[in-house]
Amino acid sequence: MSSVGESCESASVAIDHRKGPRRRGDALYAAIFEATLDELTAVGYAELKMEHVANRARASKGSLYRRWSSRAELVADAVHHTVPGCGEAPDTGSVREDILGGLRGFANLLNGPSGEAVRGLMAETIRNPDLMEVVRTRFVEPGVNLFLEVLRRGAVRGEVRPSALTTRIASVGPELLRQHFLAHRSPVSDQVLIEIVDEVIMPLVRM
Amino acid sequence: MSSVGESCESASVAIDHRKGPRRRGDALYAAIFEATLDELTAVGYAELKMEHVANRARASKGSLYRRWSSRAELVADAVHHTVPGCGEAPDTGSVREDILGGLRGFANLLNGPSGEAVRGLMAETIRNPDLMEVVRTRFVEPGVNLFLEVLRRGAVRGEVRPSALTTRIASVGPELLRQHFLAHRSPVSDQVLIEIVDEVIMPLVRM
DNA sequence: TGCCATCGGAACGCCACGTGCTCTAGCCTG
DNA sequence: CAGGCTAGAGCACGTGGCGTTCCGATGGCA
Repeated sequence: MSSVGESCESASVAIDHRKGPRRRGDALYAAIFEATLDELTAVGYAELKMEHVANRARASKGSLYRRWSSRAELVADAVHHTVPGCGEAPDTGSVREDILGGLRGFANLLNGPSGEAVRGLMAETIRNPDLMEVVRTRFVEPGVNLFLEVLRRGAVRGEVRPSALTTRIASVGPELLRQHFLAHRSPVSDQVLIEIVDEVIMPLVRM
Repeated sequence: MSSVGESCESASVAIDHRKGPRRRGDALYAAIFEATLDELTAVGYAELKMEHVANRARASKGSLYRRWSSRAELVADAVHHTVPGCGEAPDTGSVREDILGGLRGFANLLNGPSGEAVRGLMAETIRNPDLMEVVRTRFVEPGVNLFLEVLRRGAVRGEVRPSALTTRIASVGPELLRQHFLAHRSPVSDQVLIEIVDEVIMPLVRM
């Protein structure tokens, strides 16, 4: 870079950078979030640089740091504002299908463009307790609650033993999925989900 | 720093740095590993700097980089050369006790000085596939095999249903423990281990 | 229309990284 | 035992990203 001559060059037209229309408020937020996810899928979390995000969004680093104090918080926000949230608990009338459906919902998220974001976020989470709290509240707890609800309905139908209605047991599915996701870079296959459900969760919860 | 006068100071004795006795081979390795673990417990993985390790070991950065190409590899080696390995599978005659014993072994390691190392290593693992392979081979697989062995003996005694002798099921314990360890910065309590065993693993494997 | 919060852009100081160089300690060979 | 050669210590350097600060411009709002 900087290859340009260094003498009286600026003759090079008054490109006069400050030009394009300037965004504020929501428009700017949206542009930054989009740029963050684009950059994330392009180079991954580990290689994501604040400056590149700013450039891609045609924003300034100052605008980024005014809103987020770190890369992790930016990415957490970007992901959170982009993903739909884990949605409602499936209710097919069969616990097995509901659990599988719930896991598939997570897996789809992880296999999608936000997957790389989540991966990096988890790495960051390990180092940053505050961020861990944010991630737990935003991503982990809703998942556990979803499975608890599924189990509860299964118990009502007599498919699930009542003593299985615990946070610990409801966490098993998400935790195994998360662990698999962290340990393998490839997309989570449906095969794996089925294995988790049929080999672990179902034997664990049924009457 | 650098508070010393800046003029003709060097009168300050010919400290003549290249002096002390110099170590090579195993002695040097040992000093570096020790310094790495000390530094790890002192400031944690995220804040561990190669230069500080070098200083603490009274070694040079060059000596470090000549042996390890990154912080992650250094730490992985340091931990691996320090921990005893996960040891033999317990054999008390009771699956529950054996499983609990196995988990306690891991938990002790994680609660000890290497815990912080493992934590940081796992974070790094997420970004570095090669390192992930190393960690899997050195730390994860031996654990799974240990539990498989425990289950196998339990099956022989009729305590464990034979269909539970799978890698997937043997992995559940270590994976839940790992997940808990990553999600909480506090030491893993025995209470948690008991909960995992009694609420998840035992209902899952018994006849 | 005029004001002012905020934007984009660029430069800056900082710090850790990883490398290269010099000088020297300690082993190994003859 | 002497000489040489490998490898270690210490230091300085270039590099790159971070996070901050300043400036000029801009657009919403009164």
